[in-house]
Amino acid sequence: MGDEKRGGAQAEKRGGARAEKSRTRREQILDAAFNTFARRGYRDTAMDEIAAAAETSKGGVYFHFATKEAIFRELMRSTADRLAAKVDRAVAAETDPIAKADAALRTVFATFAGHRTMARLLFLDALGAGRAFNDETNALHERFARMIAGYLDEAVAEGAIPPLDTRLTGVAWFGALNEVVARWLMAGEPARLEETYPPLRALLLRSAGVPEARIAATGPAR
Amino acid sequence: MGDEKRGGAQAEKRGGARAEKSRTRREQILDAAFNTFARRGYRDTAMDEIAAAAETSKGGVYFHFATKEAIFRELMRSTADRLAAKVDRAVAAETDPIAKADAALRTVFATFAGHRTMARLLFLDALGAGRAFNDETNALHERFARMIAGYLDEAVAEGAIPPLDTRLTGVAWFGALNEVVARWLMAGEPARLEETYPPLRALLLRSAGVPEARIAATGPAR
Amino acid sequence: MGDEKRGGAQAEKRGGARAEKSRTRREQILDAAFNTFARRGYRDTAMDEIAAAAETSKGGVYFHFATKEAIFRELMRSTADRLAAKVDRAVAAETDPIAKADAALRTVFATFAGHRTMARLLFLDALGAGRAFNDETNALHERFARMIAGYLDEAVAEGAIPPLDTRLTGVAWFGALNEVVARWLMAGEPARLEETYPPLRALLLRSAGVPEARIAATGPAR
Amino acid sequence: MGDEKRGGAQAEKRGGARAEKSRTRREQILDAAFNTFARRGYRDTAMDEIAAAAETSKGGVYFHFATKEAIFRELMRSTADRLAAKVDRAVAAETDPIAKADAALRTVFATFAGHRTMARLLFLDALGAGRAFNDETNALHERFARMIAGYLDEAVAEGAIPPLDTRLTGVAWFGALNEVVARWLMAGEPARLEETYPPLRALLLRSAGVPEARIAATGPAR
DNA sequence: AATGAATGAGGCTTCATTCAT
DNA sequence: GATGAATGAAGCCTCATTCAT
Repeated sequence: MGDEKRGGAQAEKRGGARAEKSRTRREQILDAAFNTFARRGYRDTAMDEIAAAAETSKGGVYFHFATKEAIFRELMRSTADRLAAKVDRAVAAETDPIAKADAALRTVFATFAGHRTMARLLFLDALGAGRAFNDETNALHERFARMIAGYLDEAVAEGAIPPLDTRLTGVAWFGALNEVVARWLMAGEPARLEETYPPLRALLLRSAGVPEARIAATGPAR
Repeated sequence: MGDEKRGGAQAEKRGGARAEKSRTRREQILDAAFNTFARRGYRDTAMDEIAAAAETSKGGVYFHFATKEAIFRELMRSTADRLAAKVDRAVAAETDPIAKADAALRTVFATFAGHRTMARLLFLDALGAGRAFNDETNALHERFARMIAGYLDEAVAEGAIPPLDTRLTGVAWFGALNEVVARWLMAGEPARLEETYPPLRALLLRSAGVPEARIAATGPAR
Repeated sequence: MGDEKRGGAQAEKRGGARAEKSRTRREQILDAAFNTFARRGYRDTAMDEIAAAAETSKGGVYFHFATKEAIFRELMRSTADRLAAKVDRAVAAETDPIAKADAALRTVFATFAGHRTMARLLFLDALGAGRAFNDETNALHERFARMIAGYLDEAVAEGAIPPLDTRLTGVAWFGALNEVVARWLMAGEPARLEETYPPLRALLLRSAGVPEARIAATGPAR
Repeated sequence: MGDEKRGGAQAEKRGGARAEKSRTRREQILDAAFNTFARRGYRDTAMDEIAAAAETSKGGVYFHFATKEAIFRELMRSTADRLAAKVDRAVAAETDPIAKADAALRTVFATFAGHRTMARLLFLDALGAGRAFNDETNALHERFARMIAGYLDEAVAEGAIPPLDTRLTGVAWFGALNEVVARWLMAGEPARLEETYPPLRALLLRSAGVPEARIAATGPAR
């Protein structure tokens, strides 16, 4: 929203080759920023570093993005979008509401496990970036919490689990997952994040009143 | 040596118009820093602001603390200590292991509910302070996660709950609680944090396999 | 890499109203620093002053030099290099070893006489810059002392002077010259430094055992 | 000159014990400053360090000396006085003018050899202290150069050496000696400063036209 | 599109000096 | 006489942003 600059419009008017190159450069910068933010944190990342990592000049970066903040916002948004899309796809493959919730959780978890940097960016830097990003961080957490709550609502509607405060549960689940991932990021424990999912899953499902039978049953899938 | 200053006896002379004034300068600074960090974040807080808030000069602040970082660390440490002590006291009043875990959780929750700023400092700023503070943040989260795990271990030992990965559960519980508090801090929802505790408590206890009967039973306390 | 900037071709456009203006910014800064250091001393020179003298901003200076120290080192090095080159040229014009030593001495002397600031920078500021620069100062003095010792060695080898501790003599000569120049810098005595060279030259040559006849003989040159 | 503060006057009015103690404290400070200046340089020495080294408080130091500069000046003066007195005594023991000059030189040399710190203070810091101390440094060098010139004048008057520019020779000798000492201070070469005196002495005497016979003759004395 | 030099506000820290006790 | 807390002016350096080329 008002984040993009001339980049798009201007780049398109000239032939495809140019537009192509421009889009590539833009993505180069985004990639570079992504990695640098994740490695050094938002505040400790200088525009120079981003430019260097993107193999451009500072001026080049400013041609594509109006401010450092804009880069970060764009990154937050696109990363979240990609993750959400991934979750949607995984969920779509399931029909059972509990399986859906499980799929959503597992996808987020697996994605983070495979992309430390992404997790870092979304959950550590977002806060580290300062109050200015509260809105973004907020929206991000809200989005995932609501997504979970949605599946829980379905489960309740279908009678798969007893009625409960799904809003709160969504928040709590996300928080639990978040902390486990954060622990892994910061303390490096456990070594392989994936192996933590089964017990965590059991814990969360149980908290929502899913019968023990169902908990054990739902396969390891995917 | 030289860490604490004189008591503060003579400072009390003006009765106590404002508790602020009666404190040692060192504490004034700590207070000012606490509030400013919580309000504007670590990086966005300038030493000038702290000095101004403490009604001193920048040099005055530096007389008491070597660096900005030192102030922050001191604050993290003392705040965590105070909270841990509070939890210990609350837990000591209980004998039943589940009640203990409950007491610990409730105390943390209630404390945060009463001190937004403290929560903000401990759980938001710690990240905003940059990678340099990962160790501190880490230790802090570790500390609380372990504390919870300890009570769960007792509960398992006494047969109050079935065996489970208490380490993981400690982390997850803390994360859940943390997120609920964070949501409240950032989105202002729910309006009164306290009312979220009962359902959250139920959720967490249930996740550890505490029988529904016990969940409903354990006192309403505080 | 990135040590030298573009030539300075396009900068020459305005004919040459003032040589100052035709130089690269980097050189402008170096010039400004040279003068400011020489006038106020290393410690008493603020980066702001250098920037102002170079008609740039502080940030501009930092674009070209990483630290204040870096500027000083660069200045020491280049100044010493230029002087050494000058001495080499003067010496190359002579064949007789005594004449060589004489040429070296006279060149240094004359250069200082013509550039108070250079002398000030190399021999007064180097100390004023603090222990951190001892190495540089050291290297500088060492360099000149050794240069002199070298010519003396040749003279001894050719039998022009009797064997003697050339190393020590080099140091002593340099010290003598240094002090005479320093006296002139600090006390303004004598008014015209050049007129001190003949007697000083006699003194030094005599100290090395050069026969009186030779002392009087060696040309007036320059 | 306007350097002393209340110290003297006030301290005297009360009994001897007190005055005694005060004088002691004052000297403690001077000693501490002497060592600290010599070790870290004038600019890099903080009043705190002096106070700490003197086992007093900063306020205590300021009771005895109005400014940091005052301490330094006092130190320069008293150190130079002590050295001059020592030289005077050594010279008084000789009658021959050449022997006198030799005694003066040797005394300075030996004193520095035995007190690196003193040499450092007088010859490195004096410059390092910045332009503000040019006068003091100047006076110091002038003093010694003149002292030497005085003995040379006597020697010329007695016909021990041929007429020459004694003023210049005094400066040159002092410079030579100074540089040799400086080399020793900064580069640590030679390991034992004393052993450099004999050849240096020969060099200097020779430069003034002292016959080789006399040079070899004048004993190692003292 | 891109470059990279330049800007300038602002940040953290140091330190000589003052002053109430 | 002494203490040590407090002051405030600098000082060095960083960095997001701008702009001429």
